[in-house]
Amino acid sequence: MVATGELCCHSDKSGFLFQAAKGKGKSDEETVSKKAKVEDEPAEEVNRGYFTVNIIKPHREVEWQILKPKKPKKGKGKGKAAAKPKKEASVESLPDDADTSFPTEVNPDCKTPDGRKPTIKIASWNVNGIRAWSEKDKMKYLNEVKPDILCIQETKCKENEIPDSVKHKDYKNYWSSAEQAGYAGTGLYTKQKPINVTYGLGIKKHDDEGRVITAEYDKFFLVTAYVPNAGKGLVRLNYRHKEWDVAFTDHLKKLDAKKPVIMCGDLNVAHKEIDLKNPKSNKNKTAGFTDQERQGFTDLLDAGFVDSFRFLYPNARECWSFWSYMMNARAKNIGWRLDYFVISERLKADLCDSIIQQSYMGSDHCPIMLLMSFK
Amino acid sequence: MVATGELCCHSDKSGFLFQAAKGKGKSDEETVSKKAKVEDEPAEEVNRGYFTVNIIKPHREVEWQILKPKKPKKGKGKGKAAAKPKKEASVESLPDDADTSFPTEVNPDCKTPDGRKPTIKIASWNVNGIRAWSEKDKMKYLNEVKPDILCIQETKCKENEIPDSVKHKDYKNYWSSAEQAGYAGTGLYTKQKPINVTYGLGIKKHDDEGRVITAEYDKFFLVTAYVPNAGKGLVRLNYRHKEWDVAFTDHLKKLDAKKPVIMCGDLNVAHKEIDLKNPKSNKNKTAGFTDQERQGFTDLLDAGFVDSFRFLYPNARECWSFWSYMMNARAKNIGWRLDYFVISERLKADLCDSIIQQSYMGSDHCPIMLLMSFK
DNA sequence: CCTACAAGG
DNA sequence: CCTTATAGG
Repeated sequence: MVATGELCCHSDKSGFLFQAAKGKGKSDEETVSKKAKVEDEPAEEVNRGYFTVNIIKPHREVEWQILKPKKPKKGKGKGKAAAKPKKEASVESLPDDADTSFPTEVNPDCKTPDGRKPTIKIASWNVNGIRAWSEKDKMKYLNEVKPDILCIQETKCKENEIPDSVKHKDYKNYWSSAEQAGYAGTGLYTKQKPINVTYGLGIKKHDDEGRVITAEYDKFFLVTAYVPNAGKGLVRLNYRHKEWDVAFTDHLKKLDAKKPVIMCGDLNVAHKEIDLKNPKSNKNKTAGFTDQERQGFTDLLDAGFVDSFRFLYPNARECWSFWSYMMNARAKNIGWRLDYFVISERLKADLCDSIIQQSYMGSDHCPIMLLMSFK
Repeated sequence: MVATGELCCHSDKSGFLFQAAKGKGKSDEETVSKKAKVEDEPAEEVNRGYFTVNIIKPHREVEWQILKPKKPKKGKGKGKAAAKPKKEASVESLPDDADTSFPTEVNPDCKTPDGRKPTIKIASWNVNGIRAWSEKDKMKYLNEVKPDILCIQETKCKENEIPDSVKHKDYKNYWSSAEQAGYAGTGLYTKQKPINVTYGLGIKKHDDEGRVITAEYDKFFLVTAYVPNAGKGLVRLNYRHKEWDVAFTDHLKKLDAKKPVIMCGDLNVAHKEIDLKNPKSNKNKTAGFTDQERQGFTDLLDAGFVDSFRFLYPNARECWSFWSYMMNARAKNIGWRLDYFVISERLKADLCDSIIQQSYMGSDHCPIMLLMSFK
């Protein structure tokens, strides 16, 4: 958890200077980046895409370092002055005594409601470029965690460019890549060969970006998806909401009619306020936290699916699976939950655990894992 | 000096694999890159742009490492078999007892023909991106060598993007940048403020790439140039030869009519066979060693100018100022002399030395320096 | 191989 | 900030 003052201080140290270097609003922000005036003045929340900063209105000059230990000035101070520098706290009014913890590694004692231990471990990771990731991770994840299946998003690599170094002797691979080089793309590592593997949604206009792989196993369909980002300025929000989300949910419903479904991946949405650090400033501004995207996810769940993590840990906080590379967001734990395991309602009985493996580096996302027990 | 076998071995170790990774002629070259068959079979010279390799025809399988100590097999062997693996030696028949050395650092005893010591040191360096260079060099060159003037080529940086970190308290700067971002561009560090500075050749079609700066000093015009590369496939050779070279020589002649000229920079030509490692395989194939470019340089000299280095060191060998970044060419000393100080005939009397400072790293070119004595 | 750019996130 | 692509060398 990060205090407002500290957040403010750090973000200016790194982020603003970076932005200034890019030539945007240079003069204003550079001034702010070195010193600022503060005294009982409200902080202003500013939305910078996946990262939000609180800018304190200039008043009294202080070095940023001094901001951190500023006492919270309880009481009302002068009007709303004291109230605003609170960080975006509230988060849909969680009870203060709720259990906000969640698992970041495998709990060896996890079980289904009727006491069965896991029989299968399925992982999902947006690797942000499989070539860069493989240089950083060096198969550490597969060797340490040994999931039965690992789903990969954002391979950013055409299938015929995939280097041998990403292959692993214990796993069979399936790839789906975008027509555009270096863009999107999904992949599958699986110990057991699936009964069948298909690519895309079966609708041409959604299927040239390598975003979906569907693998049929004995007991379930596994679907991994890299859902289209609504883009800077939300330029692709309409496509994402009105076309993709509809077609994708439809795809899952059709599968679910045949066999239970386990769907995972980077869904590019934080469902509720609890699912991102700064809900207020990002709401309807940043891709991934618009009403439309959130509703799209609600609609998906309403079609008979369960957000496995939130089902098990309704009050878990700071359960991010993504931190922007910008402005040191991961070090400051300013993140989003964008990666999910969504399962058919009837698989709740077989669910052992759903975890977020925040300790694994190598991407701007971390891996997540689902533990299931099949008889 | 590198034996043929060694050259062959190394280039395959690094270069081919790189090429293969890029997806060009993969199967053929990867085979060759691991093993090869050799026995009395002639090496074949292959032109790969700024780098030439000798490929030994497959015959007997050997590991590349074994190739190095292969005895030269003097005598004729079988026909031209023994003759070919000699490296491109001959080089316009230098006498074997000629002094092939040249200065790579300042000789404190250097003088004009009539015994005067230098009064000015002028340097020139193609830095291949001034931002990357400044991170690597960190002003070491200016602080150590302290030239009166340093001319820079390939800044690859618009003037308003030039960071403060490239500035030096002892020098005034002048910049000329291309309209195209990140392309070409020249610059000047000078202790003494010139009388006047102009940019380009005064002909619109040649002047939108920031290739020429002309600075007038008391005793001479200083011109620095980054001459257009004829390009892969020699796509720009016609422009370079018929238009640029003509206009540039004309520019120098006009200046020379007023005041002696010192011109320096990356002229993107190796004048004679002695000026590159592999003349045979590059002749009329690679940009920088076509008959046209070489003739252009000859024409320039014929207009009343002197290649200061070659004038002082007619037999100097391996006097490269450029080594391709590819295939470890610098470590193997496979290079070209592309950087020159060209001076007005009448400045020969004031010439102390012209050196190639091969020890300075930070670019694919090294700096060169001219030492002059003005009364 | 290396330095620039741009797009995408 | 970071990973891709591409141009230019």
